[in-house]
Amino acid sequence: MNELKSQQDYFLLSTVYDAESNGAGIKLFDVSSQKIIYFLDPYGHEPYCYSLEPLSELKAIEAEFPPNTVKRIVTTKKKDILNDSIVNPSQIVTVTPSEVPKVRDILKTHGWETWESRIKYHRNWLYDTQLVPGRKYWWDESNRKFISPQSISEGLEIPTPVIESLAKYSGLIQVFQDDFLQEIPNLPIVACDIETEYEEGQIPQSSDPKFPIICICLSDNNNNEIALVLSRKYVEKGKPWADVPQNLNIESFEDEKLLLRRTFEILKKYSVICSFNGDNFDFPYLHARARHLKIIKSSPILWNRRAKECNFRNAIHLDLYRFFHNVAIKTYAFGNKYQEETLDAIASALLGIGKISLNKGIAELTEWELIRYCLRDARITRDLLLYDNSTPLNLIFILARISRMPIDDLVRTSVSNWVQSLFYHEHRRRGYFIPNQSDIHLLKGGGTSTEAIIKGKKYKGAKVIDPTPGIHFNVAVLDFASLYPSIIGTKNLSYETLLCNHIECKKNIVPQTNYWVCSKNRGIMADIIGFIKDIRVMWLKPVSKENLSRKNFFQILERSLKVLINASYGVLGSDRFPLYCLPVADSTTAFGRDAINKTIEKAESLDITVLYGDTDSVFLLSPPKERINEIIQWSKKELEVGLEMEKVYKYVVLSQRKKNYFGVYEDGGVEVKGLMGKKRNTPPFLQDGFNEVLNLLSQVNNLEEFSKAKEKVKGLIKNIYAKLEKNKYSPEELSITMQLTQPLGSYKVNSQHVKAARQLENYHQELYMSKHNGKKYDEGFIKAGQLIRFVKTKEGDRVTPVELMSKDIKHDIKAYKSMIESTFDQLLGALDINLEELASGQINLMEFFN
DNA sequence: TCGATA
DNA sequence: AACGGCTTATCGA
Repeated sequence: MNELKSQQDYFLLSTVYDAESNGAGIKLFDVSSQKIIYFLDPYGHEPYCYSLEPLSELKAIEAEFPPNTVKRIVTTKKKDILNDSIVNPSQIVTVTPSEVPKVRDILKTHGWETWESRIKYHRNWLYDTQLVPGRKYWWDESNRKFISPQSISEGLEIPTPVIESLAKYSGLIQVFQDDFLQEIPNLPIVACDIETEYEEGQIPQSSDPKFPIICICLSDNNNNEIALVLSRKYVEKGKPWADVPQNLNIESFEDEKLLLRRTFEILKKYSVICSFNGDNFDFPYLHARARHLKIIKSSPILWNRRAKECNFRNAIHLDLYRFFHNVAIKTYAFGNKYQEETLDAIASALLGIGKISLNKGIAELTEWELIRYCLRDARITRDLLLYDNSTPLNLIFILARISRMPIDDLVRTSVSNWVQSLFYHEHRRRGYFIPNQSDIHLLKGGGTSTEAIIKGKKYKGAKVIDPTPGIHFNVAVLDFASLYPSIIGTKNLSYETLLCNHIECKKNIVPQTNYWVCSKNRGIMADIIGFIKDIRVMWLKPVSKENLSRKNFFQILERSLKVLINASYGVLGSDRFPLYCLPVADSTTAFGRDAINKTIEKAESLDITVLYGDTDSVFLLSPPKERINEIIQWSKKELEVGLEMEKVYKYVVLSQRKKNYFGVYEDGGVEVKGLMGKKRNTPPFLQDGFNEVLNLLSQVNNLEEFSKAKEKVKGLIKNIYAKLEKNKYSPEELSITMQLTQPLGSYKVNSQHVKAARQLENYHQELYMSKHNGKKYDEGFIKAGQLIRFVKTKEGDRVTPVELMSKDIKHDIKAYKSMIESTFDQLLGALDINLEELASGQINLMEFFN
């Protein structure tokens, strides 16, 4: 430990399970040397789990533990919030972390449970030391501990009134101030991408690394770029592309071994190594290839085959594929800006630059073409991490701090892990015993108090108000700010407060259910979620708009809290979540339905017409301003949930269907919900037509203008019909896109996209067989998750994949006509364009418009 | 035509 | 590897 100096800045990045020492390994970023220091646990922390059997019983079976397993068994004291009591569990301290599962198994043979035995040791270490990944520390050699010299960075202070009003959350504000309000360090970062030799139909695999690595590109955050290329005599050099970057260094190698060694040498200079799919391909392959070439000793890659992870001893690996694949990140941090999780799709959506598109295989590229292709991948991977003032990198740091997850774990795990970690940490901080999922289930029951509307769901969800169909002018939409998190916070919902064991609490009934909520103790989930919601609304949201000098930091913090808060209810409602308690999820939606119901009543009592509403919103027909304010004030007082005026529509067109409408704002902006023309499976020619019609409608200000617009709309639709009949649309424009959710072989049904997928598979197989002496390609070309694009056609299967369309295959005009009808019927059905005659089949849409 | 399923 | 509610298309009885 003597390498740590006092009064020097270190950032704790990660803790890992150190297999060699069978203990915790710690990765610290040393600011002065700009390197990661790796060392073993300096705290002498001991692994353990708990048992609720009396000490004497456990001592009696001690002989069953193999030698060097259990160090000691001691009685401890913990607060058991589930039963609102104090417990004295026996703490079984083991020699190393890997003994904990063994102890668990031995106790199980006696029918005894264990607690806190499934927490990964390197995370347990963080909860007990209360050290925070992503945070800055100093080393105090005399006490052999990390200390925090100055906790809040300049300009990030929370105003006193905010601190005071958040004091009710059991010390969470103090934790927040101490641990989260600091600079994010500047780190040496490099992105890496590799290309291998390739044969058609064969995917390079780390299990059989038979193809040489022919190019490796590295791009760092200091704008250094290196391309390492294997010279191959049979490959043309080609010509450099037009704008080869000045800073690009190209190194050529005759020998692949030297190329790999040089790569390893470069990688060792960096603290953060990022990749796109590096856990699954680039680094396993690089490592396997090093083994194949017998230079494994120079590889810095630690490959965990079972966990499908690649790590580095003196760096952290961020696989951006895994981060951007995360549903919570995709939806709440990036607002679904990208739809597919490929490097090309994500980079195109966020950076506006995708991969280089190739019209030939990797094997056919000239050396320069190969460099260009590989470099682009490395560069956009780096740029994704640094996108928008390093938003992804900063999100990773802040989320790691809040959820107390090691940075590389955070990137690889889903939001339910993050919330779990956050909750576990808070239990430890407060000295609470962490219950097993079965404890909660046994005490609170698995039954629900409500019945779900949709078959197969566990409990009832949100309320959607039946829309009043038609055109409505001047419509205000009010919505509850963070409805479910607010409810969890203000109604004190938590696994221990629902159905608590106090008789006097049984009167605090959850609306329309048989549940009651504790009024004696604050719930731990209610505290954490309520606190995050409050600090975000009270402080971060306003300050991230006002404070210009610290805007960036505040925005990132605000966004991180948004990710956690928005995902929290969903996680609580999932039976895979270790602290899952069905009554909590059930009560959350029950209070939600109650809130929207009472709001409708209130609005109607003020003579305001409620046109529509969904989960947390109400659409009000031209409400006077002062009445809106009255409703907002009432909600704050009576419901304890913030209600806000979200938007005002110049007009909104509601159909008779729920979740299907479009509205036009004062500035002409259009919002479309649920309508078919917007869905991704709708053929592009219809999407385009749909958008053009919307554009016409967005210019309408009153009823008279509608009739003018209608004429134009008619013309537009007529034109679409004509083009369809005259065969003016390309197969791409006519294509219907659907995802193959299962492997092709496991489909029992023979629906359109399955038929198309089978045709494509057969086509590729035949092509392959003709090139490989009639041998089949066993793995199959069409994989689960792939998007299938097909055209509705007249012959045979009645569908043809876009790729197999040719001049002599005709599209099915009738089928497309009915698609046009249903798409525009949805859009215009609510307008006074009467399409009933169409539905009855008397005339078609084209005749109608004539 | 209707329920089940994606 | 977060929830439930809702709409649409298609299959098979």
